Amino acid sequence: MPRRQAHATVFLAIADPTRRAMLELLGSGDKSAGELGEPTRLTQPAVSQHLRVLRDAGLVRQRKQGRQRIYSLEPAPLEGVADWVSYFEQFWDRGLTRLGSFLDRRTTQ
Amino acid sequence: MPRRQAHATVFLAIADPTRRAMLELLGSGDKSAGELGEPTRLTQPAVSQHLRVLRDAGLVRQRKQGRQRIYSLEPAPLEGVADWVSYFEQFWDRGLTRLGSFLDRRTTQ
DNA sequence: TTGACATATTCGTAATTGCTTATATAATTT
DNA sequence: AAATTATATAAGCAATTACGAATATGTCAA
Repeated sequence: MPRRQAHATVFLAIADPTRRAMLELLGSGDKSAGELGEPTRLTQPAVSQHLRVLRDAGLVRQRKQGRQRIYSLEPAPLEGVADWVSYFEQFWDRGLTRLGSFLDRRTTQ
Repeated sequence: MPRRQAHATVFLAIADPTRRAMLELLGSGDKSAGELGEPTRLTQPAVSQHLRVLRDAGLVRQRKQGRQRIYSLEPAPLEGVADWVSYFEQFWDRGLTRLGSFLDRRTTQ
């Protein structure tokens, strides 16, 4: 089984393409809420709501700077996702998959 | 930016905890639709519908065996997720993050 | 062939999500 | 202080999703 359990909110947060794009943007440096919304054609509230989901998932941090809110990437929760996915890496190689199934069948019956 | 683009359907498929559990189960060997549904308290159609989502995302394969459908893990699409997440690994180290932010602030203003 | 079993599909519905409009809050400028 | 700017929250709605009940399909057994 997967080693670590990522919080469900993280998987839900990154399920949306707009939010993934926002995280990618933050990879090239901190951005204000306005800057994060600019590449989209969404209204300001829609952007703000997406940012809230990312905040609630712990994927971004917010700090005030004047009247703007500067967002920064908080990649830690993605480690949980990486761990979950990495469990399946053992199956990426076909040969190992077959061996794994064989061993499983021998041990689980 | 992330190196590869995983299909959106994959992110959506793994956003659901029931479906993640199903994939995890398949990690310990092929299972019938019935076996995959057993640990849940869902009705048979609900299970079947989740399996359809996983199929459509390319995360599982189905083969007929008598009157059962045997499901097997198809981990390839998860590579796209792993690639997407791995882009953010560079930020996992705190020190590098701060250096990155510092450099960003110097270059983007 | 009839009946039981395993699974899928269809349909209707409740819950959730993503969005927009309208409004609120808070900092800055005039 | 009033207007402006940046962002958040609230309310309402349409689209989507997750589900169960009912039904269909296909396979095996009697």
